[in-house]
Amino acid sequence: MSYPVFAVTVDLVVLTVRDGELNVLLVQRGLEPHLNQWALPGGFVHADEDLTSAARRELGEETGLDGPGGHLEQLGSYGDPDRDPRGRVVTVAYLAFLPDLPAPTAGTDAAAAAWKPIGAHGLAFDHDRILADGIERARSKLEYTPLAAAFCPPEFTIAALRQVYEAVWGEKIDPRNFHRKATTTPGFVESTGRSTEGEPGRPARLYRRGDAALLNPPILRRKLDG
Amino acid sequence: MSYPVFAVTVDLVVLTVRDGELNVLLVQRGLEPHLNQWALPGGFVHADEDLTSAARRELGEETGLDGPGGHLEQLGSYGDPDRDPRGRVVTVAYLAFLPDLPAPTAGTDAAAAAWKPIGAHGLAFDHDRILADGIERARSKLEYTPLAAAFCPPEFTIAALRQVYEAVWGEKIDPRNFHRKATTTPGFVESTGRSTEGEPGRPARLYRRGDAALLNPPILRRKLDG
DNA sequence: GAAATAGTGTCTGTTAGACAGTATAAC
DNA sequence: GTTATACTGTCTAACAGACACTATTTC
Repeated sequence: MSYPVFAVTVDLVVLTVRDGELNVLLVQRGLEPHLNQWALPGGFVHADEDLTSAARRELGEETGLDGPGGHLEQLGSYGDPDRDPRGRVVTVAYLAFLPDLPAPTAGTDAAAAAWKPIGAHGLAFDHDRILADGIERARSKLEYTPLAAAFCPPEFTIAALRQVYEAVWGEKIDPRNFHRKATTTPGFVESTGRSTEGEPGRPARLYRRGDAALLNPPILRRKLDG
Repeated sequence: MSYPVFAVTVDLVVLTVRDGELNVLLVQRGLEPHLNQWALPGGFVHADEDLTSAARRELGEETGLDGPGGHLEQLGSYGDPDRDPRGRVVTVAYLAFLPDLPAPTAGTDAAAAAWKPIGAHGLAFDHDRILADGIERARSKLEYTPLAAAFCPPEFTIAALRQVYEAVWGEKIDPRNFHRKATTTPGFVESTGRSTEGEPGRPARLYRRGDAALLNPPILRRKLDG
């Protein structure tokens, strides 16, 4: 049997919330093609490696952090014949949500790594499109899953959770109604009993992520007729 | 630069509704490995072919039908190192919804092709898992998109649309409430002005698919706490 | 005390689900 | 007429969104 030969890469759309704004992890390429251009972090899948393992390995290499509190899922695959000048390369894109902790460290084949606000970047390859798909997926995931907590540290306030929604959706949410929804939707958050200290205003109770896989009822964005 | 070499295939989860039941298109393999075992239709991506084009080509080869009225989207990629005994093969799975029209025709490398009710099959490779993922995706897509109409012929009754939901979700739906929801949700269906004839009961108006990309409000399944 | 943020209560309009009742066909 | 299916109206409980109000801290 004969069939065409491909290379397979994983690329990562790593999102976090910094200063109330949605940020994406980008690297400046240290190799051809697209030398010095910004791109999504990623790399080739190794010979004996699962796709998800490859994504997790790249995430660890780029962020130095693989611990709990985050989230990693497959986003989709991109395989236009001319998407990579080196030849036939199919990339499997993954989407990650991380709390705003680590300052990124440049990997071996990257000149630099940095958090950048989402927006128009002229990224290498077809990474602009992959990034756009990842952001749209993230916006929709926040409606139906408790994954907003993956953007937060292990213990967080309801206000911090609300700020995740505001950053990802780009819209303001009423803090009082959101508080009621978050605390009454089963499995969304669990109280830890502890509270914040030393900050202005009434102390806020600290929560951890609940065990629900899906939010019921969901937290819906304002209508945008399709 | 050196990197591992892969083969890339597309596999199809083609769903339709027959006699009120959700069915999937399966082929009996005519080649090793897994000779004579049932599997999802699919094949290798050609050297100069886009992934979506490959999926559409395979769909045409297997069903003889590529026309309008259906739906095709990427489901996800599967690349465990040992999922194919021939070597390192990554498959990009696609999900298709088709109206119940064509009797399938066996392709060149399949001994047979048939519609089978979903359920426990011992499919070749990791196709049981891909099929399960596709069915779950289909169930959830029906909530938030007007894609149930992709299972129907170009003109259909509200009752036919409801039967799609009942088959895919495996639950009964109140016909009167469904009728109101389907006809008042903007962009879900458009009236054609025509009606059915010659069937018992009051004639039903015929509709075609609306132009909405997302249903707002969505048609939600009964709660299944996550 | 003032200022700031957390959290609760209450009202109103909309929607989902239950289901009575009416409409129009085949037989 | 009976039977079958399509479609409409109405009631109720739950929910979203608006927003007044209370609670608890820092300064």
